Amino acid sequence: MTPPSRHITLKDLARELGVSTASVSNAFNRPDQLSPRLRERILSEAQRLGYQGPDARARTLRTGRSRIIAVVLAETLTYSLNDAVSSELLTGIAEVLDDHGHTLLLLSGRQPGSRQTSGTASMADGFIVYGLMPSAMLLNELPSQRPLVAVDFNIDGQPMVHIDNEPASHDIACHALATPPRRIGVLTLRLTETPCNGRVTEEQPWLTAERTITRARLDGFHRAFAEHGIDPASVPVWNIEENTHDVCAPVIASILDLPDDERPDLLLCMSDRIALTALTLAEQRGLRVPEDLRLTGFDGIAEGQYRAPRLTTIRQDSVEKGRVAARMILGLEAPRAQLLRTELIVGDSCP
Amino acid sequence: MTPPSRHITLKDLARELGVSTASVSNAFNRPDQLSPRLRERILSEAQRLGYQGPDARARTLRTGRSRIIAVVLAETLTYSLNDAVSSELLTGIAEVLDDHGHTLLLLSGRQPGSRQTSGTASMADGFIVYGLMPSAMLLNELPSQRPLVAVDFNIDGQPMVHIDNEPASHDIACHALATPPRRIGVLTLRLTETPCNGRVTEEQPWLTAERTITRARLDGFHRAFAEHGIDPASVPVWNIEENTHDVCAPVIASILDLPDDERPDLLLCMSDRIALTALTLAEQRGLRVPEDLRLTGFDGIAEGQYRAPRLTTIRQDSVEKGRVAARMILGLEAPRAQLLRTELIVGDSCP
DNA sequence: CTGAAAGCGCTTACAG
DNA sequence: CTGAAAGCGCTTACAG
Repeated sequence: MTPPSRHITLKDLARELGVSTASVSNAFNRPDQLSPRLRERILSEAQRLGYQGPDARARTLRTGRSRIIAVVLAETLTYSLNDAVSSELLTGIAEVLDDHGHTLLLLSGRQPGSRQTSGTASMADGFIVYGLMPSAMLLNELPSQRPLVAVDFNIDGQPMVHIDNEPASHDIACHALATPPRRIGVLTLRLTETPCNGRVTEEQPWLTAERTITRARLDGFHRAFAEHGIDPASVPVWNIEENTHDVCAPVIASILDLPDDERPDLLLCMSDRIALTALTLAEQRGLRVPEDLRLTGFDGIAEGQYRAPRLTTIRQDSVEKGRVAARMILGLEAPRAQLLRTELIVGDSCP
Repeated sequence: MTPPSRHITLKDLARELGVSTASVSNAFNRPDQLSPRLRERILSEAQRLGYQGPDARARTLRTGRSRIIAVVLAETLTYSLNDAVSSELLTGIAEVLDDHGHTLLLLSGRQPGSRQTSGTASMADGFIVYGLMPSAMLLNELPSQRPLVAVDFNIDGQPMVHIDNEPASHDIACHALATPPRRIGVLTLRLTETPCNGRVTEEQPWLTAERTITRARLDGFHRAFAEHGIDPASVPVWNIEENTHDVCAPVIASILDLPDDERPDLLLCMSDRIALTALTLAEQRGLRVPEDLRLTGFDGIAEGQYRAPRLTTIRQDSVEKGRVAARMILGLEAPRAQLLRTELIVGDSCP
């Protein structure tokens, strides 16, 4: 008869068995440190008494390791969980963590980081930080001693994983320009210092290349324009603040609803989400893709490859990006700046 | 000159300032427990010495609360992060947790739960378990004393959040049957005990209604069939194991490629993902929707409402489901069985 | 192969 | 308002 104590601890179990706490701990953690017979006895008694194994909280304090890796997302969790690209990144991270007995804690850099949340952050053994940080705040609140890997942006001396944004963008722009367009439009993501959904004017200051990958992508487009005798300054740019259908749609509608002689017949989009939204809105307006409007995307998400017309885009392997970041944070790979390759996919939206 | 010690603790800081550790702790946690002046002095010295605040690991052990809630997903993380419905659920959970200073730990029930991962599970203050469990294993390894909420399935005495699957399915089937079809087909998700991608035969044992929501949905269809004078046993059922394009496609292709006089002209699908895949494959084959083939989905995901033809479906509010589960787990709402309402959306795929 | 003991870094009654 | 002290539940040298 065991009195069903509120909560049985390793110490209780040791007392019950008449062995030391060290032996109980070893029975669970280091089988080689005690005789099989004793181990068996401990384990079966544990089961009988409903002891589930050493408490993770105490273990974590004692060993200094929680086996938790935190992913700090620049966007809201809502966005990050629903966006194909960041889902893939998380997938890759989760895969590696899982294989190595670690788990994933999700943090968002968007909430101003109530003390509580950033307090919890210090549970993690390491941090993977993804995307443009709205402020350095949360970053400064992270425990400074623990490993950190940045993904898709740069933190001074820290290791990072990123892709060749400029050359990739140059490639896809060159592909598109091989068939001379009458009028080009560029659709960017988070380019301007202050939020802007719509046409970008000369006066608006831009975010630095350190803070947003958009700059590098735009540079790639501009280099391609110049090589094809097009003045980059002559190509209109529309900016979109969030890579979701609902935010993209009004901006794109405003472009597609321009008079025929002002509407671009080639739209270079900085994400597949933007390009797909353009595709849907074009279809609704009876504009044929690619005959009346050619479209290019970026990312190579599944949704763009499953529907007709298939998107012409740059495929990046976000899952692999996640894997690499996770391996670095676990120390399975040397922490350094690692550049992943991308690939041009020629689909039907811009043959 | 502070010797940049490896790691400064609350105790170090107290010693440095000549105050007790209690005061330092209070300075961070209970401002009302000490004079503003002392608090100011402690906080500024902390900043100067680079003390980031009380260590979450120690705090967690001491207080017994980690401010971490674990979500245990029946599917792989890869699937869960990329599926629209479970992403939405996570979104709702994250929203509430965030608002209350908690963070989200992601666990998958699919990996057989290496001791390590299930050990980490015990860091969490509570558990939200989502979807059909492949085995009771992980569930048994969760700390039995802590709160748990089940979503979309039933664990004996535990609180749960779910939807009215049977009536909702009945509704949409009735809507579809209002226009008499020549031949009906039903596409289920995880219906059979043993994995099956394709036509379900009489002999295959089915999962119980306790374990899969598919049973309740099928019951709703069958009730509608009976009410319309159709023998449920005469309607063929195809099963799909995973709600992804790649797994759906071959099964659906096999249906669409049946001879004209065997191919259903109405497909009742248990998810929008299935219905959308059917839509794409139908288009590729030159089948017109809804003229040649009518389709209904389930879930009401965004992707199905943004493209043409819009999906006829049952909308469930997965975000809200997540919110409710999170509120229950945080004790903001009484833990009980809570049923959320759904809504029939009549789109173009089955007008 | 086994056990006694220290200590991980905090928080919280409690006494002053 | 402040401080001395106990203890959360473990793991890990270390001695036997």
